[in-house]
Parts: sequence; C-alpha cells; structure tokens
Amino acid sequence: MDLLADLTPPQREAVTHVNGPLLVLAGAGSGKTRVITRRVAHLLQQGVSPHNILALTFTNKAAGEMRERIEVLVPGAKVWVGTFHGFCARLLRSHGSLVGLDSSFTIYDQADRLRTVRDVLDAMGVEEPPITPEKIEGAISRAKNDLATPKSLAHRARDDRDRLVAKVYAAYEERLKAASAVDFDDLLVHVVKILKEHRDVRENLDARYRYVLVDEYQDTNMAQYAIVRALSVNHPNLCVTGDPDQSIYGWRGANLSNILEFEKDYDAVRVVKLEHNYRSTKSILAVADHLIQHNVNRKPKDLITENPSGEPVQLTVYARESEEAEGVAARIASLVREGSYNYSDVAVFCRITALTRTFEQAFRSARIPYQIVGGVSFYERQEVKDVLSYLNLINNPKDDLAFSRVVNVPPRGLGKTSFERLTAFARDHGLTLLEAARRAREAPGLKDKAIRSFLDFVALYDELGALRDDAAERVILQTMEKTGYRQHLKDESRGEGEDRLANLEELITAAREFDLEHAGATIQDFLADITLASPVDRWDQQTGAVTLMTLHAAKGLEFPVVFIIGLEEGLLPHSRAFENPNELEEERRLFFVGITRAQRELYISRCRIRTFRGQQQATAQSRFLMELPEDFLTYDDRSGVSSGDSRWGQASWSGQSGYAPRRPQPTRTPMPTPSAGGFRLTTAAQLAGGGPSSIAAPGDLDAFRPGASVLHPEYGLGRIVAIEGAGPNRKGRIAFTLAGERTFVLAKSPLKLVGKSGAGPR
DNA sequence: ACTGAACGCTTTTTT
DNA sequence: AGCGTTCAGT
Repeated sequence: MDLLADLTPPQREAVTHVNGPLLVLAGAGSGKTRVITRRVAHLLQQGVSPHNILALTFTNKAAGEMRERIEVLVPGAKVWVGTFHGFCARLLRSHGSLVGLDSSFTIYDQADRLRTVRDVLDAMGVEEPPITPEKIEGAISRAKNDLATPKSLAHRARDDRDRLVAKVYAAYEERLKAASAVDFDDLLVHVVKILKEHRDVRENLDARYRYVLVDEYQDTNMAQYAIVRALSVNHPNLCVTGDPDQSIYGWRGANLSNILEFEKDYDAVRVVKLEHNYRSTKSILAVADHLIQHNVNRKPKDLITENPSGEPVQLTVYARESEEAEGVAARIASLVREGSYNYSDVAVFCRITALTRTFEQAFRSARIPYQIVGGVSFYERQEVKDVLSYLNLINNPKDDLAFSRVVNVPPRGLGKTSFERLTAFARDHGLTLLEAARRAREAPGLKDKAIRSFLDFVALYDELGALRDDAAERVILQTMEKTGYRQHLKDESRGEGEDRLANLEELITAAREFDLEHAGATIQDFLADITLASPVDRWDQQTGAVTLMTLHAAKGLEFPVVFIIGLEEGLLPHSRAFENPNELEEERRLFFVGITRAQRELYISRCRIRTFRGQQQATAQSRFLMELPEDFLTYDDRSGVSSGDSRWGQASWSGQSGYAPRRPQPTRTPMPTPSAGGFRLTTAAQLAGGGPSSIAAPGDLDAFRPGASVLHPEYGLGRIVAIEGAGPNRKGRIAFTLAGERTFVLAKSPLKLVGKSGAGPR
C-alpha cells in the first residue's frame, strides 16, 4: 500500500525521515501513532531489517496496539515493540551476569518493595521511623530513577530522615541482591549500569538497534534517558515523539527537560510539529487550549481542527457525590437510549481511584454496565498472590520474600516464633531461608514439631521445583494440588473460599492463554509478563461497558463521550500540588489530557459536599474552572444551593444565565439527606463514651437487650441472642442474618442498634 | 498457633 | 471509609 497517500505534509515529513535524530512534537489527537507505525513500515520498505528496529512505549497496551498496526502495514515483520521495562527485563535475562544477576531473577512489584522496606526497618530495629515506610519506599524509587546510589544519597543527606532513607536504601539493596530480585526501577538502572561499564556491550546494542523509536518521550526519566542515549551514540537514528503539554509523570521522576532539550542534546535534529487535531470538536479543543495556556512553563503551540464545533462543553454542579454519580449515570443512560452512543463510547475520568466507588453504586442501580480500570489489581488478591509466590519460589529459590509468604500457607503450624528462629539462623550463617529450612535441625531453639514442618516444606518444595521448566498452567495446577492449597480453600467454612477458587480459576485461564501464545515459555516468562502488566493492559474498549478510570490511565486513549468529575480544589488540582507551581502545572496538564481524550461530547462536574475518609466536607470549585472559556460552555447548577463562589455561582442561581441546559433534564428521584434530617444511628462504642471528653453512661448500653436488632459495618444486620456478663465489659452474642453468630464486647464494638427501640436522634 | 476484633494509618497518580 | 497490622482470647 501507499504509506504516504493520506498524510499531511508534516506527517509525511516525519514518516519519510530515515537517518539522524528526529523529534516529533505531536499535539493531542494529531495522529501520532499513525505516524510512528507508518514510519516503521517506511523504514522496512527502505530495506532496513526489522531486527535493527526497536520501538519503546510506556504501557504494554500501547505496545500491543503499535505491534498490531505495524502487522497490518507489513505482515510478518518481526520488529521488537515493547515497554522500557519489558525490554530491560529481557536484556537482563541474557546480560544480567554483568551486574551479578542470575538469569532467574525475580521482579518485585510495589507491594514487594514496601514489604521489604518494612522488613529492613524491622531488622534495623527502628521502632518509630520519622517517616512512613511508604515515603521511604517512594524516596528510594525516586533515587533510583535519578540514578542515585545509596552512597550518593548518604552524601547529600541533610537531616535524620535523609540519613535514614539512605541507610534503608543500602540495606534494601543488599536484600534484593541476596534474594536475586530486582524492583521495577532496577530493571532500568541495571541496564544503565551495563551500558555504562561495558563498552563492547553498548556498542553491540547500539549497532543492533540501529533505529530506535520512543513514544511519550515527555514522560521519560533519567534512567530511561540514559538507556536511549547509550543506544544512539554511533547510530543516532533516534526518533522520539511526545507532547510537553501531556507530561503527567513528574512525580514519578519523569524529566520534562529530556524532550525540551532534545534539540540541544543531539546534532542536526529534525523537528516536526503536528498541530492539526483530528479527534475533537472545536468546542472541546477550545476549552483545552484555553486551559493549557495558563501554564507559564510551556512552549506555545496551536491546536487546530477542521472538525465541527459540536456541542458546548457542559459543566454541572451537584449537591453531593451520590448525586454527581447519579446525574452522570442518568445522562449516560439517556445518551444511549437516544441511540447516539453505545456504553463503550463513554468514559468517566477522576483524579483518584477512591472516587470510583460512588460511581460503581450508581451505575449498578441504574443498570449501566461498567468496567473499572485500575484499583486493586487481580494479581494483588491474596489467593492469587499466594500461588504466585509459590511460583516465584520455584523459579528462584533465593526469593526469601516468597518463602516467607508461603511457608505457612496453607497453615503448617509454623508461627512467628519458629519463623524468627529460622530467620536468625539463616542470617547467622549467610543462608537463604530455603537453605536454612533444609538444615532446620541445626537451627538453635527450634522445636521438633517446627523442624519437622520445615523439612516437610522443603521436601514439598523439591517436588515442585522439578517443574521449574514446565509451562505455567501445569505448574499452577500442580502447586495447588500438592501444597493442599486447593483443599484448604475448599474447606474454608464461610463462602469466601469459593470466590477465591474462582479467582484462581481465572489465574489458571490466564496461564493457559499465556502458554498458548508463548510456546516453550516457562513460569519465569509468565511471572515477568504479569508483573509488568498494568491494569490498563487488561482493559478492552469493546466490551460494551462504560469505562471508569483515573486521568493518568486515560493517557493515549480516546472516547466519543467523556465525563470528568470532581473538579474541586484539593482534588483537581490535588492538594499535594498546592505548594509547588510546577506540580500545579502538572495538575493542569492532567486536566488537559482528560479533556483532549474526548471526541464529541465532554461533561465536567463537581459537587458542593464531598465525603472524604468518612468526613463530609464543603468543597471549593477547582481554580481550573475559572480558566475555561465561557463561550464554549454551558453551566447547570443542580445543587439547589446558592453560593457566592465565582462567576459560575452567580450565573447559576440567578436562573437568568444564557447557559440554559440544552436538553431536558432527566428526572431525578429526590434523595433524602441523612445528615441534615433527624435520623442518625449511634454505635455502642459511642454510647459507652468512646470520646475522650465524655464519660460512660452505663445506662445507655442497656438498650442492647436480647431480641434487639443491630447493625455491624461488616457483618450487616443481626439480632442479639444473649448478653453475657454485666458492667462496661458485658458482651453481646449476635446472630447475623448472613454471617452466623459472633460475640462482641459491646462497649468496644461498632455495633449500632436499629429499629424503633434503637437510638433516636441525639 | 491460630482466630477474630480493635486499632491506626492512609495513596494521588503506576511501570 | 477501608486496609493492613496489632492485640487478645482460646
């Protein structure tokens, strides 16, 4: 096919560029992916071997898309397209020994990292760290992204916290090394190290990957920069694409100057600007453009489109979040009912994942199919993690973290004490935990029973270890049988075991699919694949459901209809960004990214009261709303509250604004307002005087009598069948409708009385 | 050693 | 509000 026929002159220029560095500044919706894939096809057409081309992206999803589109253009071309992390993992399997890494290394995800940091703090005897483990973990990650070592960190430490971070960092590194493990950042950092220290390797790779393409270059960090740089010394045929206005990963160490300074960094850079937008209506683009112009630290850029003006962008204010969710749900329902769109044409974006919960409820009761991208990942569920830990240990016997996860799963009578003795023994003799377990007889202080359990575990392990080179599905099945894990879940008294088994079935299915797609692959490949997979990768636009995701996850996607919710100070922009002008600009870019995902219709909303961590709070509208052009907006205040804030507030309650809603408003069921009215439940703990200022009024607890109905936040409704004892420590035996019988110390329990004999308004 | 309930902390975003 | 960790009872 003719690769150039349907391209604009600038697109054509980028596609036909062959040798030398190329910077493509691609505005949102400017056909960037099309340009990259065409360029790859063009290179192949010019006789470049697919073997010599490397295309790097940030997500597997983007990589997969690119691979597919290249396949359509040039069937059978074996171009390596993948993520930075995937590329580095592969490289380390073959070259890891140069940095002292076994080829069977384990990849730690963030949860593993945090666990390790906690363990390190524990081992160091730090009782009350001045900063949280999460912060330390973040600081270590940040240091790695900036290519800082524990030493350099210790060197520039200014206070106790910095010194602690540096110390933990050093110990953390040792642990990973001993466990033959790497974290996400290490994948990059180790490769950087190899490229720096082994000239021959670098030159070979530079020559091998003669043509390198990097997508989303504005989001590269120092380590990624160093890798790309090292692969483009002798053969600087490097093509980077990106948009500084869409840089949203600064918090993760992305370095905007990588793209801003690209022209100075390489000689004779060709720059191509793609400013023509093929995605959005004029209204949407105008709103995006107005907003982003408020960024000071920015290269001016035009956004042009020949698309129709379309509907104005609609801004709606709701009273509370439940109404926001219901309002959005109602609008989606009517859009679909009118026949203009399918559910899968619609996406709802929010700043933080916590906001999706309300929407789930609203969608469920409105019977709108939805899918959430992100949140608690499938692979993070307990039972999945357990089985995967077995796989990790089979693959890498040094993985102490995996060992400690599974040694007592299912329960083998190995408790804290036994485990601590084993750890001490391992540490004293420089053994891995598995080796130590093998020699459990020599470990001081271990009881006979524990020794036997450890030895049994090792025997079990050896049996499983023989499966090391088998396909993933088989190993998982064998593991579940031989460890007795499947039986363990079956025996679980309450219904949860079945859900867990169902999740494991899903894992088995995933493994089977992986095995089919990757002939000859082992569990090591399977583990790497799922560890490096992100929730977005599992997302599928074609499922006929509304998509619910964070603004970050939305990057690179597009939808006919987009809702962006929670336009409130503290949320968007997020409160953590208030202090820092750069971070504030990043928040603005984040909003910009969200807006420019929309093709035809865009709705933004906020609410006046939002519940956060259990607290209801009045909100202030996002400062970004003031930065949008009125001409392209309609405004609709459905909160029923007058408020002095902003010109928007004025426009709303006068009722005379020119921004009348264009469509009939869907009717809403009036909602009772629980907090404003008189009905409130009081917990037993409150009755007993949980607050420091009040003194227990013993009489109040008397309301908890046999026969009374109670509500427990977790177990739901129940009835008191018996009261045991007397005084403040009296216990209640509750028969729950769904969860069986349980006993509580009333004064400490979160039980609430319900029904007419229960607590009235106070 | 194991279970279940209370405590206390938090994540903003993710490869 | 929700989760992981800690604490207490058996």
